[in-house]
Amino acid sequence: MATASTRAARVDRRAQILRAAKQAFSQKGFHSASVSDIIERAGIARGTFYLYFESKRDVFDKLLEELLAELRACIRPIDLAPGSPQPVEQLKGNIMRVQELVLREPELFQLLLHQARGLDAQSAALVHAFYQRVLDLIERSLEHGMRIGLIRPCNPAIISSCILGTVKEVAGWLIAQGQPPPDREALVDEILNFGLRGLLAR
Amino acid sequence: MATASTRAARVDRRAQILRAAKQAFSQKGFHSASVSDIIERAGIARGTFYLYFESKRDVFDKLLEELLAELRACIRPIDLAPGSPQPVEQLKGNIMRVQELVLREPELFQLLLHQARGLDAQSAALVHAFYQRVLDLIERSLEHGMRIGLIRPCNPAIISSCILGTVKEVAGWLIAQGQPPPDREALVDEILNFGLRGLLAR
Amino acid sequence: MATASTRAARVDRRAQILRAAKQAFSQKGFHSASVSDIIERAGIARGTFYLYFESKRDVFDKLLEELLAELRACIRPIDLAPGSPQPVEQLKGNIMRVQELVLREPELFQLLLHQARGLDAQSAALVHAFYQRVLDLIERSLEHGMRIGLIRPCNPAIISSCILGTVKEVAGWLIAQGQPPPDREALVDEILNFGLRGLLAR
Amino acid sequence: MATASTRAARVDRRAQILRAAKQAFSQKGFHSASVSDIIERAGIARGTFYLYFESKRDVFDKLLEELLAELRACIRPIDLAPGSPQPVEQLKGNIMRVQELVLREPELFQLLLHQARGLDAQSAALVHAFYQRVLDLIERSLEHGMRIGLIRPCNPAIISSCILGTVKEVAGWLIAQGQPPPDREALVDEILNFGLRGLLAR
DNA sequence: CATGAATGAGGATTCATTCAT
DNA sequence: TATGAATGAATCCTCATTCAT
Repeated sequence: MATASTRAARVDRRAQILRAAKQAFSQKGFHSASVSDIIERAGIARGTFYLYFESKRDVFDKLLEELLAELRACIRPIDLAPGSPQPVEQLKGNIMRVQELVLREPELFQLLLHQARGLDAQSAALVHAFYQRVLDLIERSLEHGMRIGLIRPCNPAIISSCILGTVKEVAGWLIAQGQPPPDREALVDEILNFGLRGLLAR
Repeated sequence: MATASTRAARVDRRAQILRAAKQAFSQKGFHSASVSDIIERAGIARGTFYLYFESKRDVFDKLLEELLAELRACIRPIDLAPGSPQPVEQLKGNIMRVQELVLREPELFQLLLHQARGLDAQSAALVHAFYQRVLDLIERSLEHGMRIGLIRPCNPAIISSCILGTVKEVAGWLIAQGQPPPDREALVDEILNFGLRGLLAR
Repeated sequence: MATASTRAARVDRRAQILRAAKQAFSQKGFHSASVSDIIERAGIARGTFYLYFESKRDVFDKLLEELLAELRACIRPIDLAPGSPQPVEQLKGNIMRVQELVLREPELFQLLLHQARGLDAQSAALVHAFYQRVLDLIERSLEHGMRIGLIRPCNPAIISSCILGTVKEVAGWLIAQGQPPPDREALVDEILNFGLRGLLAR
Repeated sequence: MATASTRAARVDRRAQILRAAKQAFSQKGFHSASVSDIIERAGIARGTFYLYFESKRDVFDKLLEELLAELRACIRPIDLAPGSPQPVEQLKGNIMRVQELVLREPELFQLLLHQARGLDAQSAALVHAFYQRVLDLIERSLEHGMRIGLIRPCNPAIISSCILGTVKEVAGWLIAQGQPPPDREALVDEILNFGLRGLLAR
């Protein structure tokens, strides 16, 4: 069936271009990476690029949206229904999943952390909206935690910022390391302990 | 004294251009802001710009370096000598000073947080080096704190990342608010409490 | 007969593409109309287009040549042999036939009047040659008319231009109307009267 | 005065570019003439072109508008007030002035006659509006002439088209000659006689 | 010092045409 | 024959930087 194989080929090409663009953007940044950089990496002709994407910006957006979608899938609201895992375990799961994604897609995270906000109003808004959703999620979890006495009284708006900042910075650190940490679980525990127990000795 | 007044004029012009560039860059981003944007804002001729700065990039670097220098001045190592203020007070002082700077120079922080890392290898390195110094400082403080039993045992490399992330994200949040918070001290206490005591209720 | 039906199919395809191109060119102009426009209208694949025509330019030329051929057929030299219709009637016949063609193929005339001359040297030459033939025909008729005393003495080169201009402009006007005139005969009479008797009251 | 000489230089540059564009467009047509063609002819850098015109299209429009403005100035309504020159003389004046312009600016007329209508909706509209104004002027003159018994009864809408077509075609013919006619007055008389008295011998 | 006209390298995008299937 | 994915030359336009005045 010509259609099936053709469709498969189309998907492959697209993926190939996305891969090349991911590399180019994360190495040179959106502006310095030219369409030539992308097509050379992908080994395709100039026109082919525009067969699959509307513009250089379009590829970038697609990469970003792809990552944000995967990120969303990593982050699950804490479920306090009886029979669910311990809240701390669920928290740990969220962070573990995000870090797995970070390690699987370091280039995309590079883009998210260092490029997307600086591009223009549109992508800034896209990213902002995403973080806002995450902040909301954290805030609501904190409020719920406070209500049931699990979390000490605090200002959820500020604290959710602290938590997001922590996760983002550790993500950046992980990428900078260039290699996965020897013990991911210990890493996540360290972060969790920081957030839950703080640093003071008792 | 012709020289003196001339020199003073030179300094003024320079400052005027830096001001204009600060606005232009923070509103449009480094790439979208053109030299035209800057000179129009500054009310000077195109050629004059290049009498004071080598390139568009140069102004950006100068702005960044200026901010980094001011930031450095805000952050003082914890002094545990007898007679010094309480370590927690010194910590608080650091954060307070950083936040004052954030509120005084929101545009520059915008650049630092959202533009500088994405520009190119050079500025990425500059910013990275700065953050690395801050991380080192925190790490050494943590190690010292652990040695004297003030801080519980932890992995200083990871935790310093967490702390830096927290401060950065709250800085971004402050800028996004668009206005200074009603009670800065409470804000800083909230952050400190998060870092020191964590979130769990006892 | 496979060959016959195949040949018939070929002819149909060709005509179908010509039709689509005619629409596309007259709506958007030669340059703005893309091969995509044509094949979409024709409902064929990109490659198929090039099975029937050598290039985008080729279709245009074929359309133009088709029109010029039909136009040529409309214009018949005035026959002064005894037994022929009145010269004025023959003149009228020429103009009537041209106008019928204009009304039948307004799109092609659009191309002839507004596109063909502006394309490049080649089509300019093609069109120029056609008009030159028409001018020659008119000139010879005028000269003959003068010889037999039907036409007053005049400069045939200039007057033939005037006549051609009249016919062209009225053709353009007809197309712009968007609909056939209520009384074609009156229209042609008006033109003929203009050319034969002029505008002055006696 | 720097300003004065600067302004003069600006005007010169602009004129220089307009000249180069006029040549390029009339030789190759709007589409085939590239900005490179224009700047090479003008002996300027690419960027300089865009210092004086917004786009390639912009220069074309400016050329066209310039010509239309000059054309408008050539065409003056017939003034029937007592003491004015004879109507026929005024008519003759109009045609003479138009032809002088044609001979002075053959390239611009080339653009008007063969390029402008085929470019796009915008310039088509510009040109159409101009011709419409001319047609209106002729129509009103005809109606007036009929009222005062100078012109025989006719359909002004059609006849004004005939007249416009005559003038346009003769203009095109003049340009094609490549050189001014030996006796311009005789040429104009020929045209006028055609329009006023027609071709029939008495 | 100041000016701003001129420069030209660089980059994104289009689209007629080809060719393997 | 028919298809449509791939090609890459061609083109317009931007903008950081220079330099003669």
